[in-house]
Amino acid sequence: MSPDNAINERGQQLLKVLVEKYIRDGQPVGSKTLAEETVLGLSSATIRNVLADLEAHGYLRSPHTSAGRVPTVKGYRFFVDSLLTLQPLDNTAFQQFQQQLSPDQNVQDLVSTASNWLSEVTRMAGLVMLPKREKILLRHVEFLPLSDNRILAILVLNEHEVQNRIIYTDRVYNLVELQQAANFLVTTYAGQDIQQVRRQLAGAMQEERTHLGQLMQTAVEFGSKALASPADAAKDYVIAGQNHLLELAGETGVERLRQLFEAFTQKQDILHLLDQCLSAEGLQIFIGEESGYAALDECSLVTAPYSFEGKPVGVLGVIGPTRMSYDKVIPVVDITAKLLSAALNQGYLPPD
Amino acid sequence: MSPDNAINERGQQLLKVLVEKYIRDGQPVGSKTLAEETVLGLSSATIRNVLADLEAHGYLRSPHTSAGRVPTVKGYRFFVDSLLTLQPLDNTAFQQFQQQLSPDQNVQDLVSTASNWLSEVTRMAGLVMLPKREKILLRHVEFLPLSDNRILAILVLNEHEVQNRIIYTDRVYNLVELQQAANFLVTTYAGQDIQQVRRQLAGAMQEERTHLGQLMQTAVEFGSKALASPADAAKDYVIAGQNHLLELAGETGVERLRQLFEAFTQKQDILHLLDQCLSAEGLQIFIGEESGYAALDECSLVTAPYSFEGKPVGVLGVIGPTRMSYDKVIPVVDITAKLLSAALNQGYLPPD
DNA sequence: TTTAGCAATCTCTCATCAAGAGTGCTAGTA
DNA sequence: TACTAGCACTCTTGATGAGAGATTGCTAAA
Repeated sequence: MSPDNAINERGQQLLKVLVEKYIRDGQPVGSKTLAEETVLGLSSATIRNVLADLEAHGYLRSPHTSAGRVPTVKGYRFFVDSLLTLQPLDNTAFQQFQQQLSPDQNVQDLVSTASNWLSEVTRMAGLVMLPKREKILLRHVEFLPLSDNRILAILVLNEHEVQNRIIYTDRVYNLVELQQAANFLVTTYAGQDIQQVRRQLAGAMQEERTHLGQLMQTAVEFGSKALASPADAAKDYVIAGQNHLLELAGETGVERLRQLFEAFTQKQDILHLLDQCLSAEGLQIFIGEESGYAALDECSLVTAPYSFEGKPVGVLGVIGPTRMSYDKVIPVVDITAKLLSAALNQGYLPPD
Repeated sequence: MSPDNAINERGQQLLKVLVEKYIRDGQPVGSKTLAEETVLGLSSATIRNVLADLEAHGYLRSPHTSAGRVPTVKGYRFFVDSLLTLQPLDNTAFQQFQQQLSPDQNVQDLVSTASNWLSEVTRMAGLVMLPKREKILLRHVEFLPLSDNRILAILVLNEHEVQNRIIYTDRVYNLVELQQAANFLVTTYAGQDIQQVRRQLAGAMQEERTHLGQLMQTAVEFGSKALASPADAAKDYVIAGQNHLLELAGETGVERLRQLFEAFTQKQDILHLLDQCLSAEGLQIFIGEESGYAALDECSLVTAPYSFEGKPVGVLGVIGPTRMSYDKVIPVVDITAKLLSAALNQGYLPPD
């Protein structure tokens, strides 16, 4: 009826209606229903022929002889790529979200706000990768003495990210010494990328052991300890609304769900997947097995990268059943990525 | 056979064996099985009589006529209170945990380490309340200028908890002004409880608006803003290992599980419950409906308070099916609370 | 007080059956 | 040639019932 892999106009229309209906109801769709609901005015018999064709081409499958048809991954894929009509999203709802995203929040808070928002709006699980910026600028350093040769190092990075860690020293230092050391570090290195700073400090450690004064030596030593592999490229993500996925349990079985939740706590597979989305530009969708991870076999993942200073630094998205409302989810993910980017860049995006 | 609510020695023994077996297998236990497994050398008929008695007193119930018996909440309660023989816990396992609990971690990390540990060892969900200390000592203050009348305020509290927030000002201040203000605050208020500091600052705001110099005025204003209801008594908890609860799905139905997970994200009910455990001393157990929250009807909660400087400041525990191995869980919760207390107090506890 | 025995009760599993839904195929029709 | 009507066929679903198995409560005996 049609060349190898192609399906004609009518087939596409029917596929579209079928997938939409299946997404709504979750029940296999038969030719009769389709004949009634579609505008084409075709008889069920004709539709049966078309459906048989679609099945032969791998877009549909029947759970069993008399159960109507269900989209395959290939079917969903074609639907999403070529047939989808996106729903405009609710304006008031996401203005509210925009307000939550104050650029004064630290990155952690921004990320979890976004994650929560995604999960609430889509009623599925939202996840947001922590941004990994190429450059992390050192802004301020502060050392405070603790008990027992321990020092609390406080780093201010980029705009207003605060990190702290404890470093150990060979002897006890007093407040003044520490302040001087910190001052030295700030005046010398503030505004530079911490990778650079690290390298310079390492170099200084070698050279100036003999050359220079006590002060600089201490400063260099502490600085190097304080910056020793801090969580600059925090490879992690935040997930919200796993609850919603429990509704999957009915359709797909509890065991699969456990595997999925397991994957969430293991994190690595998911992270790997998100990483891929970072390099690929724009919104991306993994349907069912397309992801390549068994735990996600029954799920779809809609992702979009968000950016800082024009460069993509992280990925966010939504995980839900394969049978999700792509037409609604896609715009949400898209907008969320844009809003998060905007918040990160301290600016704001006009409502359109 | 026995006075109102009491059950005789033999009844207790049988109840114990029955509950233990039910906890192991999850299947209703019948008189025949009990006759075989018990050492008493009684016939199944005798045991039937005893069981009928226990059922009449409300310790057991039959799911249906021919299904053996299952403990009621009252049965579990009696079992836990009077019949339980605690299992000594694996030494090597928890030494490993002890190592993870470095006193140099900040409170957040300690709490989530503990939560993870609880969930891993018990294979159920672990939860740990964030500590709410009576006194939070101000240790250090630092102000950094940001763009646009905004200032990054960094607070160091207690030993080495670092908090930061952004405050807004009426004009732009330079670095020196800010340093002076911070210095003033540190020298005046460091070491005091932040509640006190707050009060004093509030007082100073009223009085000295006219009296004193620009410096102090700025300092007082900023200090008061920086300390304005920061998350000192962070009413929150950390949960880990919700995965494990998915195994509950089979026995109790997915819908209940959803309610439970919902309760976890709402947090308030759970927090309220944990709060109760804080006032009551020592380890505490809620079995099934005893908690009073519908979402926990099919669960048991084992909690223990942990303390700082001798006073209970938080609660940790484990949530799992009513049918959990109390004999193993209780010691774990108990020890974990002690170890967490020890870590908070910077000391360490000898293995015994 | 304990036990053996027995009828009664209830679940669980399996098989069977009828109803319903949907399909594929064939033969007719525009 | 494209579409449709009709029909036999297949498969699920739900109801029904029979039989096995498990356990109980009761009674009567030890």
